[in-house]
Parts: sequence; C-alpha cells; structure tokens
Amino acid sequence: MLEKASKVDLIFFMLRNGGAAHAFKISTTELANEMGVSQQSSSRWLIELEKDGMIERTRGGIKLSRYCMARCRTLYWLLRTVFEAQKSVKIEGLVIRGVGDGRVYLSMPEYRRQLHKSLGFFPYEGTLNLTIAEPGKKTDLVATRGIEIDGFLKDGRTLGAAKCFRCTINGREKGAVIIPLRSHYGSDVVEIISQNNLRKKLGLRDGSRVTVDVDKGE
Amino acid sequence: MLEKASKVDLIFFMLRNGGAAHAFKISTTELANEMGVSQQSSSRWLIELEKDGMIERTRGGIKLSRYCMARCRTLYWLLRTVFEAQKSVKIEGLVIRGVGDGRVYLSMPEYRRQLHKSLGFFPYEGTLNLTIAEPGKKTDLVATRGIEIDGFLKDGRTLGAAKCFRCTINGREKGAVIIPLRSHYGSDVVEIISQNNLRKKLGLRDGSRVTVDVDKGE
DNA sequence: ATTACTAAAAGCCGAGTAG
DNA sequence: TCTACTCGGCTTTTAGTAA
Repeated sequence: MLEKASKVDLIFFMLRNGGAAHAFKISTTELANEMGVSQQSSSRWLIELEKDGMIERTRGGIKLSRYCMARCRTLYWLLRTVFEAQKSVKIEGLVIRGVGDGRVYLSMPEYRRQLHKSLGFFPYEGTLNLTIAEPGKKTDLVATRGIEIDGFLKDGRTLGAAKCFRCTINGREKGAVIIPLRSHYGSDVVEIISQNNLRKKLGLRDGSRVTVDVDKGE
Repeated sequence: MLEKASKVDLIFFMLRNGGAAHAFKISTTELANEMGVSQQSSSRWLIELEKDGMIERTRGGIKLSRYCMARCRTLYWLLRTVFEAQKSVKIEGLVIRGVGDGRVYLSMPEYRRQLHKSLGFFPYEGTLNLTIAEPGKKTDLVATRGIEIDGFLKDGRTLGAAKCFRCTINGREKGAVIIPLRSHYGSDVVEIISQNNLRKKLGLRDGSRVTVDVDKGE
C-alpha cells in the first residue's frame, strides 16, 4: 500500500482476520501498528465505525456488523462480475415505450456507418426498450468490455459513444444491446437494436415479456 | 453510503462502469455528483490517483491501471474466501521445529481442559509445526469461524484464546489445526495438535512433507 | 462547456495525558 | 496496562476563479 491506511482498510483487515465470523480481540495499540497509524487514530476509527454501524464492540472484542457484511457482499458481487465474467447472460424484461432519442441517433448516417462497421448490420431506426427486473445484469454488462462504438464528431463534440453486445431476442431474432457510455448510469432499462423492427417481427407491444440472450464477447 | 465517499469509492465506481475494461469518459463535474463531493475534489482525486499509478488518463477518458486491477483482484480473493467458504481445505507443508511455546500452553491443566471440552481429546504436549507454501490457505482459515477455544484467566489476563479446525494428517491421523487469536497474523506457519505424538506416530522429522485435510466446519 | 489553481475553512492526525 | 479525551498542527475540502 502506497497510500495511508483508512477506515476501509481496517474493515478489510478485520475480514482477513475472521472479524466476519467471530469477535476479534485486539488492542487499539496493536491495531494501530497493523494499520500504520497512531493508537489515537485507531481508537477514533473504532469509535466512528461503531457509530456508523459498521462494527460491534463487546467485551469479547470487535466484530463486523451484519450491515457491514451486507456492504462487503455487494462489493464482492461487483468484483465477481469483473473478474469472473461469464460468456453470456440471460436478461428478462418487459417492453416499454422509449423516450425517442435512440431513434434520433439511429437515423444519423455517421452513426449508422459506425454501427454497420462494428456489428455488421444497419439497424432499424428505433430501439426496443425493456425494463428489467434484475438491474445487476445491466451492471454486469456495463462492467464488461463489449463491442466499442466510437461515436462521431459533431460541432466539436463526440456524440453517441457506446458499447454493444450481440444478442438473440426471444430465441430467434438477432440484434444487439446498446449501452451509451455517457449518462444512464444505474438504470434498469436496456435498449436493443436490430436490423428489423422487433415489435413488428416478434409481435410485441408495451408490456410484452421478452427474453434476451446476451453474448458478452467481442 | 453513510460516510463521505473517498478515492477508494471512486475506484469502485469506475469498476462498476467498466473502467477495468475500457477508457471511461466522464467530466469532473459529473464524477463529483456521482461521488457526492465538489468538482474540485473529484479533479484533485483524479490527479492524485494518476500520480499513485491507480488510473490512466488519456484523451479517450479514464481507465483503471493494471496495478489497480491487481490490487482489486487481491481484494476479490479475500472476499471470495469470506463469502464462498469451502467445506474443507488441503494444506501441504514441511515439518519444522517450533519455538516451544505451544508445549508450554499444552501442559497447562486449564488449557488441556478447554481443548478437551471443545475437541474431545487431551492433546499430546507438543505441536507439530509446518511451513506452508501457500500462506493464503492459512489466511482462509483465519477468516473462518472454526472451533473457538476460550482461553483461561491467569493473573487477570486471558491467555491462550485460539480457534481450531479438525484435521486429518497424512490421510490417517486425526488432530486439529490450532490458530492463536492474538499474534502470529500473516504467518506461513501452521500448528497442529493431536492426541498422539505425530512425529513418532507418522515417522516425521524436520523437513518431512505432510498433507493436512482441514475441516472448516465447527 | 472543461480542468485545475489559490486560499480559507473544515476536518483529521497524533503527542500528551487522564481515568 | 488499556481506551479515549484535548488541542496544536497538518491535510483535505470547497468556493471562487483563471485558463
């Protein structure tokens, strides 16, 4: 560690020493040595962590709280999607009406050229938008490389930079999930493009249930 | 997050948004909003993270460095041992001479009583010490609950608090790995106790190779 | 629009020390 | 011994602002 240790490192230290499983006895002086800070700071950190509900202190020692473990688990899930990427992911969602900005982009010749170059097809001028029940699956894609769409310059600004993942909709239509690189962080909406009008081809309307097999490769 | 975000959270934010896989374009103002700090702070954080070699900034955007990913992976391994605990772990090591403090504890009646109560046997008065090639396997045990040994009071101090894991040595002798709760953090030495003198029973001498099947249950 | 500098305010650290 | 308080000094933050 180049940087000075922090309260976060104290949590990780406890995790490494079983603080998740059982109360862990250590003096503030020893802890300070482990963390490379003063006894005063380690004492203060423990007080603050307890106040924040991250640890529990009893006469038996220190223990990571249930709340702390829940947050650690969330972090674990994130790291797992980063380091143990699956080859594909199945997303289920319901068709919703989009805001229409997808259609605007998809009608621009520069953008259509970019997509054709990267995906091998010129898309129908409209996106199929789905609300998904498991936003984690979009997060998973967001954290994956995917097929990069460079965007294009317009009035000195780069527009439309995005990434795509080839996918199969309802087991038969080919297309791609498209995720803009800017904006829309943490949304539970997935946008799909295809050579065809998916609503028509698959007989979909608002509220229809759709299954998408997404290929996480490039 | 109750606490104020830090540079560590900025790394996790980038991880969540694919910063591991590709350059990620975001203005310091947007980033500041995401992190709940001022634009000035997010700007300074990026400068400092770049100086520390955690991120790389190019005209394409921000990207997590190889070094940063290596550190994230270490954290991932830690969290995996915490959340995906295996039922058992196989440890290989070489017999070494111990410092003799194990023998001291193991000859104390109070301690012998504790161990009998928790493990069901009175141990031979000496530990079998092994150096192990994969210290991560000890870390794994340290982060697991195990069988708690309460220790005993002597002159107003609690001595000998430890945890144990039932194990089988070289496929036939039963015993337990014993890990003192205080001191010996991060060591690559594992201590084993058993009803019998393992050196004699298994014909071991310093340098002998030993395989230990450790039961991580209670 | 963007990034990053300056300077004052706010917050954190650790030596000293009490209980 | 231990934990945790105070307080001077250092570091980090943020408003203002330049480029």
